[in-house]
Amino acid sequence: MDVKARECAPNVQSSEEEDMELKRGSWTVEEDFKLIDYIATHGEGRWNSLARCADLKRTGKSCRLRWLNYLRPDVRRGNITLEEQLLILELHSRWGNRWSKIAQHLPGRTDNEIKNYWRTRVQKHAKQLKCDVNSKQFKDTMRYLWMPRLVERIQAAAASSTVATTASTTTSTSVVGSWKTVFPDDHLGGTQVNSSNYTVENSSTTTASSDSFATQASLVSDFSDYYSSNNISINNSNPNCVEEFSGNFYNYGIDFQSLEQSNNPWLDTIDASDNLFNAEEFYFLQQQFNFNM
DNA sequence: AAGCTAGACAACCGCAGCAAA
DNA sequence: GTTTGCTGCGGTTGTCTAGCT
Repeated sequence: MDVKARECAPNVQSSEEEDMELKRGSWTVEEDFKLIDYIATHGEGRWNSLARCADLKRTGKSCRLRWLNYLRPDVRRGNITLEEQLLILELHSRWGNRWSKIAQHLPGRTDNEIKNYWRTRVQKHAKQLKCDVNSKQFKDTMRYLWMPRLVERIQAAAASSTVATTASTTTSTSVVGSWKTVFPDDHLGGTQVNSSNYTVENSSTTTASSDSFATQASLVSDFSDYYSSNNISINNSNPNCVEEFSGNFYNYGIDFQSLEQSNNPWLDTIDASDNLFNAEEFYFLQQQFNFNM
């Protein structure tokens, strides 16, 4: 315990007095500076005494949360990147709601942020599909549709950055190579995500820079683009993909072009602005879920 | 312009695990 | 062995804001 903390330790107020003074709600700039200043001098930890000694009318828990989720210098702000989305999906499929454990593998991201991402984005889709987020169907959808598409998006982002970059090099492993650049440690217990899990091939020319992967790319796309870019026909058997998708989603003879052309009123009701699946995808998925129920 | 709604994010709460007294 | 306090985690709620009507 540092000097200041030791000095103020005897000045512990009764819990009643403390409760009366405790402040709740949003943190002010002044409070933030107090917390930052104190931690810069004395380090973090011992949150209850820290709260008292820093003259913050907050609980130790509140101080800890504010520091870890917001003020910590290495906290990474901004949108969740495609790579991070992919990693979250992969790790959540493995560990479930172990947010802190998942967060350990996303440098700069907090468990709170990942949890919020999951609740606002991922669970929303389960709700729209009228299925349980923990159901096998939804998990299959993530693994066989969503995650491969994220890989595709990542590749597309890398490829587009290639066009904009003059000094490019040829590689056949841009996804895996860049993935390891972003997440350099094989800290997934020997089961690190790599492109082969999703049966995505890549022989494109790319700079494969980690910066290119940090680029935000919209997930809004035409599902048919996805298939055509992979030489996938809804009704045929793509040697690369059908085995992975194991017929769960591709053997029902759904014709996307027909769907697009037939002014299906149901499509109009779907949130097509969402950045993960578009209307066609939701219609498709909805059909599958209804089929399986 | 005002009201409403949904999404995104920040913060709080309850609980469990752990260590020290 | 029991109690007490601290820390961390996951679930939940509150608040702000942008977009829509």
